[in-house]
Order: sequence, then C-alpha cells, then structure tokens
Amino acid sequence: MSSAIALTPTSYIVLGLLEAAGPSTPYALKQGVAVSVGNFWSLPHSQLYAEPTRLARAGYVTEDREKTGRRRKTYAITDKGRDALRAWTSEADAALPDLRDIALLKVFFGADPATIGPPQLERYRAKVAEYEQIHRVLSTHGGPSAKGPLLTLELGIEVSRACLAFWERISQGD
Amino acid sequence: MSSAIALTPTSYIVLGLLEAAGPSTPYALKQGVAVSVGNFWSLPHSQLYAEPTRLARAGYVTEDREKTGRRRKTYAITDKGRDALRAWTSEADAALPDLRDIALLKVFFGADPATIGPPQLERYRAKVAEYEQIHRVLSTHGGPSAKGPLLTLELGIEVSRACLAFWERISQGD
DNA sequence: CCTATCATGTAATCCGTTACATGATTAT
DNA sequence: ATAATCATGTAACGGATTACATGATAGG
Repeated sequence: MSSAIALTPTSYIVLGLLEAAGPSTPYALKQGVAVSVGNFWSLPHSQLYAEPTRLARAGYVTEDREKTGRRRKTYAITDKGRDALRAWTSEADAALPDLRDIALLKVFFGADPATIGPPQLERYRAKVAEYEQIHRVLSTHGGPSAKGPLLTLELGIEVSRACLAFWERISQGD
Repeated sequence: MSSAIALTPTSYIVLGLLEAAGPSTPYALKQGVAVSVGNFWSLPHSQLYAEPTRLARAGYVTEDREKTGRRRKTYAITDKGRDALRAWTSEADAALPDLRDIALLKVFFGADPATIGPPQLERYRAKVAEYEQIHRVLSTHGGPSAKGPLLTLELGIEVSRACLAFWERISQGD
C-alpha cells in the first residue's frame, strides 16, 4: 500500500488548487499560487514539484507523466484527496498563528523605529493598494467561487492597514 | 577556526535574550521567550538547546558547562555576537511577512465561516485582553528598556483587533 | 512516600529553502 | 541567430518540529 504521510499546509494548498483548477502541472500550480494564495502564503516553486510527489506517494493525488517530449508531470486530486481536503476545511483550528514579523522582532530588540519603519511603511502602503485592486477586480468579475478569496483579501486589507498605521506612527518619533 | 553558520531569526532571538538577560541556561531562555518574544514568535524548547550550540560553534556565544551535578550549560554572548545583533537591528528588512494563517487558508479554500470563525474570534478576544494586560503592566513598571516590547505589543494589539473584527463579522452570515 | 510537574537534554525525521541545471519559446 | 525569459525539474543541506527520556523538586 501507499506510505502514509502527514499533511502540511503546503499539502492542502496543492490539494485545494488541484480541486479548484482540475489536473495541473507543477508550473500551472505555481501560476495558481502566484495569483491567489501566494498573497498571504508563499512558497518556492520547488515545493510545487516536491509536494505533489509526496501526495502521490500516499494516494491523495495521481501522477501522470508524458511519455514523450518534455515528459511533463500532471497531477489530479483523488477521492482520498478530496476527503482529506474537506475534512481539513471542516475542522476549526487549535491556535492562532504567530505574527513572525522580522521587522517587529528587530524593534523588540531595540532597533531604531526611524530606520526600520519607513521602508516597512512603504511596503504596506503598496500592499494595501494591491489588495484593494485585486478585491475590486474579483468582486465585479469572479463568480460565487470567489467568495473565499474575497474574504481572505478583506482580512489582508484590514491587517495591512493596521500595520501601515503602526509603522507610520512609529516612523515619526512616536 | 570556528565554522561559519547562517544566522536565522531563531539565532537573533537567542542573541537578543542573552544580551538583555546576561549569561543564561537554555531553560532560562525558555522562560525568557515565554514572557516576551514568545507572544509573537514562538519556538519549541528544543530549539533553545540546539541553537545556542550552533551559535557557540561559530563563536557568537560561549558555552560553559558545570563540571559537577546536573552539568547544566550556560551561554553568554560574545563581542562577535553583539556585533552581529547590532548589525541585524540596524538593517531594514527586504520583504513583508506572509500572514500564514491556517484558518484563513481554510476560508480561502471554501471553509464555512460559521465553523471556522467563532473559535477564532474567541481566541482573538482573549489575545487582545492578554496583550492589553501586559501592556498596562509594562508601561507602569518597566523602565526604558521596555520600549521595544511595548511597541511590539501595540502592533500585536492593533493587528489582533483587526482580526477580531474580521472573524466577528464573518461569523455572522456576512 | 508517591506522583505531578519542573528542568534538562538528545534523537530522528522531514519539510522547506537554496542552489543548480537544462530544455523550450519568444523577442530583437 | 542569439539573448532573454519561461518552463521544468533535481540535489543537497540544514533548521525546525516531534518525540523520547531522565533527573530534580515540591506537594499531598
């Protein structure tokens, strides 16, 4: 039988994309991540080659390789995969995530806000604008399947605004 | 000579605590993390045994082991360590952190907000209260060295409030 | 005295990152 | 043609998590 593996967030990202987009190559997954989840959960493209392999080993997806030419691999979610995905989305989480903000870590350890703040502030400004842009596009076009992504964007916007306000404030000597 | 290693956020947490608290055992570091950085950047205690060892290998800290009894290890930051820490806090960051919120990931992939939201909401409520409590304590007692931690708390509070509002909103059918 | 809990550490596993490498397309 | 970029992968290394394990200390 197929060996058992632990499913990580990366696993669910792959499964989720495969369910939403149908059979895909790692490169297609990469594109998918870039325009969707990648906005708040990024991963290097190598993961999108490695992870489907792992998932295939355990039967959550099937792997299909071209016999000819570039020998591209295409992955498709299986029923087992769909079950795992649904079980995961149905379960509430145990704990809140850490902020894990390196800039904040520096401030914690005494970094000068005037140094750390301004670039940070600029990036959040850009991020907010970008999120709002995507949100506009998704809410006008984009059907009911855009519900999750839209909500996600909304949290992204609100959190980014909070961060923006913070870095703005501490950038000017308190 | 000592082998070179890459310094990770974990490294700087250890260095930062060692500078702030003076020579410490891994357990003391664990205590330190728990009441400070741990609130937004947690790590398992095993890291606080492994990481100082790594740092010692490269000369950022010294390791001192009791000859008798429990043979506890005590670590102290070196000048090289202090230099590295200062260099790090002086440099602005390159990129914003990802949110990496698993609950949000679930919503993105279509999870029912009514399932995911409420527990999330409760946790943020508690978190905000906890942060505010710590903030009160730190701002009345706690000298000028509490500046960084206080700022950190303030971002924590603002972000948590934003998240709280979000989960509250989506918990009730939109 | 016994059993929780605190304190202190090591071992194994593995995911994730970084780097390397090459085959196709497209633009100039 | 040829450079540049897109597409497609593999290899290696190491940090991080999880689990295991035992020595002290305090409470009942």
